[in-house]
Amino acid sequence: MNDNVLEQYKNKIRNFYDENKVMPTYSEMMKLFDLKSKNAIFKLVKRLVDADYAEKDSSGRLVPTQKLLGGIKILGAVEAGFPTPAEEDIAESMSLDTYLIPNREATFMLRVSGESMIDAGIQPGDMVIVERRTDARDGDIVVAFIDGGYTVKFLRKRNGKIWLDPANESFEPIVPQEGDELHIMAVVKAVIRKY
Amino acid sequence: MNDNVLEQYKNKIRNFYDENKVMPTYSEMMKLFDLKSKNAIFKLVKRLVDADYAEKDSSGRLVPTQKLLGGIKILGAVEAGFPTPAEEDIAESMSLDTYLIPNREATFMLRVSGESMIDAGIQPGDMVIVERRTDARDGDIVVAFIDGGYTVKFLRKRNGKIWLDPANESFEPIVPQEGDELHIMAVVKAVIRKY
DNA sequence: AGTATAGGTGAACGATCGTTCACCTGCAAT
DNA sequence: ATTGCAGGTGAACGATCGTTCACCTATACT
Repeated sequence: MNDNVLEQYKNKIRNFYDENKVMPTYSEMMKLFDLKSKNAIFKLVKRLVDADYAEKDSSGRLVPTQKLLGGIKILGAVEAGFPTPAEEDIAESMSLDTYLIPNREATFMLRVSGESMIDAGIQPGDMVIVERRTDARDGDIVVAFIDGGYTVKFLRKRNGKIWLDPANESFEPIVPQEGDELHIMAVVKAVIRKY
Repeated sequence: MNDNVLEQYKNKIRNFYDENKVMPTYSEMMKLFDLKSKNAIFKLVKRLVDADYAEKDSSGRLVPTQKLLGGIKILGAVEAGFPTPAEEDIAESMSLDTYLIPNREATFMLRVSGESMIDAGIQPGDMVIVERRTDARDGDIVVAFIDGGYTVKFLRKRNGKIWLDPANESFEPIVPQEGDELHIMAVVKAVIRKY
């Protein structure tokens, strides 16, 4: 069988998995590939397993491999150029979810408004991925609750003092007044801007 | 059954799915939950389905729902505060992969070096998600091949002229000379910075 | 004390799964 | 012209799946 043909089967299975979050059964593949025999599927699956597009667990259940699912392809050095579809295998691939979300329970995404962090490369409209926690270190970018509202700023801790620094010369540092507590709500772990 | 207990079962199943990319069978759940009867699992699964943590397809196969997998939780307005684990359901959730990768075949991720785009909020070390294509519009941020090397810049098209603009006053626009062609390799669709 | 009831065990059921067998077909190489 | 073989059909197989049944605890509530 042509490698190119095999790849088409691979893509159909990947699409099925993406849609259904489950691998197709042999019967489903028969419909999917327009074949009328389970044995044809059986041989086909064997090729897919050989090509490391899938695995079989101890009881024959079909399991997708990293190679099949392959999130986004990472280009080590752009200088090498973009890989052609044929040499796709060269490019390492990963899921953005696993890359950016170490702890799903405590991780949230929210949109930033205002230009106070623009010199730190955070523009209004950007999404930030934050990890819910009440402590942070000096220099962290945090989501803080102060003066009745939430804001995203640099956290500063010096000489027992604690305050918030913007990254924009037109804004002033926010120093908590007496009786107005500064609550750290979350720490910014990543920034995402979509065009 | 306590909702809290059900949630623990849910988490175990989610972990299983994350690791194996496949939902556990009833037999596997028996080991997973330390139960000795399939029927106990059967009743448990019914609860999970009722709670919309999973679905059953036409032939009884267990399929994870969006609610089970839940990528990252999105906070509409931070003003509303962070949801407690109990009210998690309020927060909409999504996968970053589907959010940022519309077309997986042609999408790549690469690291930016240099400070030439810093005023556009792209700092050295940031990752950019690019879509492989040879055409782009005026104002797009592109990966271009010129003068024997790759670079990330704004694309400008005016009066039949085409050139590259940096987003940093210390850098000069790159205007292709005679005999030195400007090749657009990809269009930047998103920027990711991880702290 | 009596009794529902939620949650579990253990065994049996048919359905579907993946696997295997024998056989057919068309193309390519000899 | 003949052979070899990759790739397909169709039917049968046991294994495992999800489902269902009867029955057994505990605990909570009259």
